[in-house]
Amino acid sequence: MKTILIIDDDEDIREIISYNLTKEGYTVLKAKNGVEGIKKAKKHNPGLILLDVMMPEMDGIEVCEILRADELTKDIKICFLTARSEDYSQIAGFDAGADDYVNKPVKPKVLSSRIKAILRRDSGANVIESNSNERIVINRDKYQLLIHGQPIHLPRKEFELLALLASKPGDVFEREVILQTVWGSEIVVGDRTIDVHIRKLREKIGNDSIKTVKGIGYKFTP
Amino acid sequence: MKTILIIDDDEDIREIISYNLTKEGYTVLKAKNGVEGIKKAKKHNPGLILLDVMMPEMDGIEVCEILRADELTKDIKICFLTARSEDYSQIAGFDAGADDYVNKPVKPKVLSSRIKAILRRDSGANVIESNSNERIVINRDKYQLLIHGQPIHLPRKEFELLALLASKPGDVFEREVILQTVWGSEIVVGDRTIDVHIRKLREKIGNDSIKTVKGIGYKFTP
DNA sequence: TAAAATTTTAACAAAATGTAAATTCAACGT
DNA sequence: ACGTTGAATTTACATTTTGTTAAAATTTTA
Repeated sequence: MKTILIIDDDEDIREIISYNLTKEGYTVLKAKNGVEGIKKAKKHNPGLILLDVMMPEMDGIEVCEILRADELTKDIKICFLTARSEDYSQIAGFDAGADDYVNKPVKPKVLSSRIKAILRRDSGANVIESNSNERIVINRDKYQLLIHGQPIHLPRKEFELLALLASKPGDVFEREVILQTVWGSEIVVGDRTIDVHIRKLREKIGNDSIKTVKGIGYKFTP
Repeated sequence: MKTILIIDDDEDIREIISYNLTKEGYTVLKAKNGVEGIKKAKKHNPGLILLDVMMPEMDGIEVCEILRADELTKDIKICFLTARSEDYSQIAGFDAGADDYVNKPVKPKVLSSRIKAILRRDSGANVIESNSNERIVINRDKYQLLIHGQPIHLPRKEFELLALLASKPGDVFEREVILQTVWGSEIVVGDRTIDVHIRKLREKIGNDSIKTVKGIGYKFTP
């Protein structure tokens, strides 16, 4: 489900967005109007559609309604590209069944994080739950960790770290991988940094959940 | 509810709009002044009224107020037709209970998409309410905030900001996303701007509702 | 047991946020 | 058109929270 369809009448916008999303590893399809967009949506079944609201002939709302009405396309996530907030298109968009909206002009970072959020929503990755008797819930949208229903505050890095480990319970994450994911590829921080964060996590969520695999890395087991 | 009533003293405008809307499949009624318009509104109960602001004898604002005061017509959507961007008439229009406004000269495409947006909007659809025992009601249409039923005045930005946060209670909104939604991404504002607005909001609606999630953003929790 | 790897501590650095006050800006009434 | 007013934004710090490091202590492994 890494395919994204852009429906926008403005070629520049299509290209800019496409360029950025491709760089992020998505497969990108483009359509320059509603009719073409609907056709491609049916044919390729993308995971997400970025849909311009203001288009000549058939506006985004209408496209959205048509997509929602069709069995083939009704479950595809739709994110509107709206002019700006004064406009009622946002509200109308939600009525029409949009999953989210992003204002134009679009900043790549914002778009990308919204897209991730939307795609996360149905993959279930948003809420990571360990086995039922333990009751650890990680909710990315709320940036919140619940242990036995008790909300626990985690600073950013700790949260990201835990989210990563918990994303595949039982799997070992090498230190390199952790650095890459939580800290980012360019940033150079010392090796100990991970350890310290691990320790803080253990303090907060109990010592047993995170195990160290000497020489390799860490793993999270509920 | 596909009937639209046009109230405008200018025959040409009535005809042009009428022509376009008929083509779109609406049933169109016409009236050349306020008195006639009100009469037809009561008789035919249209789904929407396009109302010229500037008319001799009885201006649109007045017509609007009368329609809003009458049980028979008070729920009819009203969209003002205003000459150029006289912000004054827009504001006055909203005060009088308008649902939207469109500037003249009217572009068919714009008008048509606005109309769709208005008709799609169900009254009350965008009242954001915190949980029932709490008492924060945000009404986007009326640009109004009620706390314990008391109306509280919020300036535009503060209102938009609160509305955004409250739109998904508990979810964290990243600063980037807030900027993009409330300010729009062309405009570059300083780093502290969000904080200051948050602070003002907290002053007005109480310190506890808006929580900051350091490194990420803010969230609203009732 | 020595070597290697990890954990812990505590001190410090860096980043993010909060605040008050000043400034800029734009709408509105006159 | 002009001044008033309130809103929006910036400024300049204060404050708080987070992140990092270096070094010592501890544990593991060979």
